[in-house]
Amino acid sequence: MGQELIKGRNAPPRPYRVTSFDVAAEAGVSQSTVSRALAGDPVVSEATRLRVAEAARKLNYHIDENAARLRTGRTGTLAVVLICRPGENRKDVNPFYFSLLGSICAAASNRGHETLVSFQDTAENLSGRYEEQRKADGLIVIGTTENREAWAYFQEIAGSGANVVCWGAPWDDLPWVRSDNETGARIAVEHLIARGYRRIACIASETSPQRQFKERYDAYLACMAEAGLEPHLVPIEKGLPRDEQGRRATRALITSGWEFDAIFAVCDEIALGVLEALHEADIDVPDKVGLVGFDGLRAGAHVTPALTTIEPDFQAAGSILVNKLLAMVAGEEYEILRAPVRLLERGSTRK
Amino acid sequence: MGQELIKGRNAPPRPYRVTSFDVAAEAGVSQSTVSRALAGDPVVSEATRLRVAEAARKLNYHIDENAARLRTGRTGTLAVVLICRPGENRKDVNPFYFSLLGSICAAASNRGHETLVSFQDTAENLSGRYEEQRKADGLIVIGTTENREAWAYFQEIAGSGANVVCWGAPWDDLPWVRSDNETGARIAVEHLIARGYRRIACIASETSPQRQFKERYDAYLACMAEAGLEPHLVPIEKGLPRDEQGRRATRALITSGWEFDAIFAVCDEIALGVLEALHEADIDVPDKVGLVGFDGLRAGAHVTPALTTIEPDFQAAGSILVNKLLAMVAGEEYEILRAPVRLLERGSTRK
DNA sequence: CTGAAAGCGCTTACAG
DNA sequence: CTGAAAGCGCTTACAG
Repeated sequence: MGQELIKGRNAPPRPYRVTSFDVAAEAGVSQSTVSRALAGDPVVSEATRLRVAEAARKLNYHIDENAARLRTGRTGTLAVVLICRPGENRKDVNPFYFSLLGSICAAASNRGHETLVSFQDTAENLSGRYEEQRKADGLIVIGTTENREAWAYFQEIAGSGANVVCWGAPWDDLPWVRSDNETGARIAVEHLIARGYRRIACIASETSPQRQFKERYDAYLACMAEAGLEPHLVPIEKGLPRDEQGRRATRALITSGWEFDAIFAVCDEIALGVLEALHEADIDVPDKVGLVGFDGLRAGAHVTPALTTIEPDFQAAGSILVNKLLAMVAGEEYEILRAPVRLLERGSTRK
Repeated sequence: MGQELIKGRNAPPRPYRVTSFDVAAEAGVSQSTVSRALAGDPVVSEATRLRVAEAARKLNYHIDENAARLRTGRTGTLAVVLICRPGENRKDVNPFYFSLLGSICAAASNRGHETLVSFQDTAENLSGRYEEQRKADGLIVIGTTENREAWAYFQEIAGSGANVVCWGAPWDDLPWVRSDNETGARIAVEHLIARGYRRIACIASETSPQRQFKERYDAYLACMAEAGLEPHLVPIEKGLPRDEQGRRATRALITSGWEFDAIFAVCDEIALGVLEALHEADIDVPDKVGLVGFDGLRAGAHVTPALTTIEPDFQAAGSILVNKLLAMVAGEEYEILRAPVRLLERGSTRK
């Protein structure tokens, strides 16, 4: 091979590594030709290209991406940060975000990018200087709205000119993508009305930092008003797990004496708690009370009755986030902000 | 700043970038001192270190990791590949693997490494030459046992000397980590016996490529034999979604006439289908029939009754995978192979 | 169509 | 304790 094992005095000790010089020697061409051939540069003749490819295969040569990236300035990588609740066990992260994460990785892969993933929660592991460190071309931040400290950190990074797109931020001044919450909530409420339910309560929060909760609740209000129905808000208690919020709100609704025959819960994890509380109170679902959630969690498919819900198109959501980010990196416009949603009719509403 | 905007004739056009030379100029020291100071080299005097740190902060300087990695040969990154079923929508990936993925990212982060994640399924996106491309120091492969083509690909990579650790491989010749399936299955069966169940069927597969299914079934057999109870295997049908396998096996068990008062299902997704089929047949759980699953899926917490299951310690599983891989990278031994498990007693077995 | 050479931005052995 | 300089392994403008 064309390289000596002991390099110049300044080389750090390291195992021998096959380089493009070795491939060049093997193929009988120059190192620049190897680089061009493997990059698919059309200026290289077909015969040379084949010879180089064969030599590379034979020597099990693979381009050192660090050298290539140092030279080109491109990384071909997108960073994804999933914001957790402080100290939260990673396995307790809302499965919604795991689904979204999967779609983002897939969409990035479709656009020829890899994904550098990290879970972050508190100051000691907050780290978002991916572009400066040349580890990624841009950053997608997703995760719980509740961790204000983390969001503030990434807001600052976005403010300093980095390419950042987010899902779940408590503020709208970072570039964001979200579910089409208005359409989703309308579909949910109209579905309940179409199935004959009239006394439809909404378990939600007006004050929650979760923008999407507010958007869903507002659409519920509008939809009820249009139908001439009386709305009824059951607020959730702060600082509890979502399913527990659902249980408590349902018990409060029952106790309140407000007569209801349906519940629209602003997310599935709340709805799963609602369902348990309805069981506990021996209230039949869907005959006596109908229930619709939001998020399309897989867990809802296994409860009895299975939860009717509004499912975001995860694949579209991942693509939109990635497309928007790559447009930003390229200095282009990208207008789509909302991921489409659809009704996932299962068993918790009447046929 | 100490660098001209237009570099030599050979520099590719790119936006201006702050380098260690700029910091050096700002701090009034040499570039090598900047490098040493920011790396925390104790040879640098405290006063100099502070001056450099301040200059770096002022210029918003961050080390270009590509250059650093090119020079040192280290990457500080671990690659994680999640193998999916061919063509599978990423959102349908077994949530078990998302939990495991989260724990791996967290464990890697604790050991000072980042995680480069990709989802792979078919030849067109199989890509595991991370070390050769200097993108990662090692590779963790997790995911469905069923995708033989993908596992064969990574087996070859491991065989060629790469640092690879896996969870879920159909073969044992790749370095692996798994749940302590034997202990878990024993705990499950002993729990059923302790609660007074005697006619305990096992929904499993003797021929499945899933090593863990076989291990769990074998422990069930041993445990039943020790208790002097008659074992009964209900095999699952190949090529179906897990919950559907559970439904069908349960119906077959009922039809078979073998009297049973409990079922041990070798994974939670199967168990969720079992529960549905038992409901369908109006068989009361847990009074008439007890049910235990395996995997600790969150979805099992929301069904009625909530599923009693064996939960692997995900955090430990992630740590063991990462520790084993980093030991391998460092050329050291690491003996732990099994992630501990525990009984998660919920509602599908009698008190 | 191909080659010689510069330079990406670091880290570190060497010299002082 | 600090500086000057080499070199990590690529890509690409330039020259032929």
